[in-house]
Amino acid sequence: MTQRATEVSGAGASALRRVLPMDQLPEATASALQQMCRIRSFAAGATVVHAGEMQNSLAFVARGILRMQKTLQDGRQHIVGLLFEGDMFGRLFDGPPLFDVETATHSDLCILPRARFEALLLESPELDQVVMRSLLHDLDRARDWLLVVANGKIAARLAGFLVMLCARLPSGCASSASEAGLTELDIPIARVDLANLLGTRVESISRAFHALDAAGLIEIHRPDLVAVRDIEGLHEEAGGDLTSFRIASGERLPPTRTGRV
Amino acid sequence: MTQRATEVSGAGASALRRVLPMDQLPEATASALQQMCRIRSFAAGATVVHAGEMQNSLAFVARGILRMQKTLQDGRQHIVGLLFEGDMFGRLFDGPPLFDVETATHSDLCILPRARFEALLLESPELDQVVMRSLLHDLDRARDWLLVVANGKIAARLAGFLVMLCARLPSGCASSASEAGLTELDIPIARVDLANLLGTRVESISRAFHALDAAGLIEIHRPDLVAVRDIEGLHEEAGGDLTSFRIASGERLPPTRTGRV
DNA sequence: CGGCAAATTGAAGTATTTCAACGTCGGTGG
DNA sequence: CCACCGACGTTGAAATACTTCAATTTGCCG
Repeated sequence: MTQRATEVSGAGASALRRVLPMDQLPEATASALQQMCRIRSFAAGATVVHAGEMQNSLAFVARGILRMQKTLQDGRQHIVGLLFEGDMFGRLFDGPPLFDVETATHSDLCILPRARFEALLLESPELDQVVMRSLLHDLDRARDWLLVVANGKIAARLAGFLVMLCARLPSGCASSASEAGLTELDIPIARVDLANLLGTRVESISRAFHALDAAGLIEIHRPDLVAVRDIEGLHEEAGGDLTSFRIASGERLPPTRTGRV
Repeated sequence: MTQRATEVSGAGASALRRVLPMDQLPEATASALQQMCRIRSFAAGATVVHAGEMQNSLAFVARGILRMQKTLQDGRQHIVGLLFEGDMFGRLFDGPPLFDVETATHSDLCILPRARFEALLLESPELDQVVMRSLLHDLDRARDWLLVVANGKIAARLAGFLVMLCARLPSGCASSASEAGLTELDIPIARVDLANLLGTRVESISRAFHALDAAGLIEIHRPDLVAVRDIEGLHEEAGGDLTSFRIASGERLPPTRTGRV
């Protein structure tokens, strides 16, 4: 199940462009990136990174969805986050990774040699800034997850997950749902993974899905395909203060007044 | 309850040194930081930052413990993390903050004007690197929190909290506990806050404390002062794979073999 | 068509929430 | 000095939600 990857020839440039704002980078940086970038394609269920195993590379997700997960002492696995198109992973400036990374779907990754990327970071303030913003954004999302996962009731956690999924998916269901009223949403991971992600069991996940359906918030078409009937309702169910949601629904957070520290 | 702060004269340099590895920075950067740094002291329970209110400053915690929290629609509050000595907060390169920051204990903060700090980041790659490492570290800790909070049983979450508290406290209880067997641990926040942090209620927190006591893992001396009897046991109870713990207990994560991506 | 994995459903057991009451501590004011 | 009060923590008991185990259904693939 490990390292089953296909090397893809060429096409590194276009993949990189989907992943990084290449137009914000100077020519030299962009071409250096393209030269060091290597694309690899992984089947669903492949282990891309083993926790504790030193990596010489960093990677960007060009396509697909991956799981970051920790295996606990008792064998239970817990997912600490999902990686979507455009996300970076691998440990910058640091030791071995702290969790496994596995593909949830068929995925293409831009692989970059760590040392060369780090060197390029020092040379190119623009790239450095892009990476730093990405880190800040990751932190925000991790904190959103905290809100979602800390929810007492499972249905609320699931609602939060669905909202964040809407917010991140290329299709961007948030906007269309508010007007049209029905957006289809692919659930990219199986119930087991969802259970690991939300800190519960498959059975509870199943019941939560059907509870949200009964509440009229979603419609279950297939186990892995639901339609969102009421994204606002889902957001409320989830506690109602997810940053990702506000960003996804195009809200411009207006500075109310100038605060002091 | 807001903005009740005392301006402290002088002493910015020594406070900064507790917060940043000043010796790793070039002279020019260090002195620029010292010049733009302003120390302010806050009483416990003060609101330092309001969510959504644009800030012109960033801050480092020089002393004390602060809460980052979101207020949900239904009025419930949820704590998304604690800030300890050395932590940075405030939104770099970005809009208004996404959560409130309140002092849990009497706290001293190093306040830095955001624009000048960001400018300095561009000039000083060393400072940039320090900040980036700090962000990476924050991300790791946020993911640790995810593991802790996603735990099904409350006692396990509390155990995780205590382990992470040990790992972060200046006293560093982890090492002494393993040999001596009894380290006192100040609980820096009230039960209500602990409940908000762990996504549960005060009553459950209380019962969880006494359950851990009954299990012989801790001793409750006062509501806000416990002794850790068995830090390893706590770590196991929490699921047993907290990065913070491994770092705190001085474990050097050895690269097993060189992995490929 | 059978076999397998994933998802669902049911029912009993366990943990947490909720509501209510009580205890402790520290401060206030008579 | 002491009674009172409020904030905080603890405890108990009933209601609720989740977990666990077992059984069944569904969909997919050989």
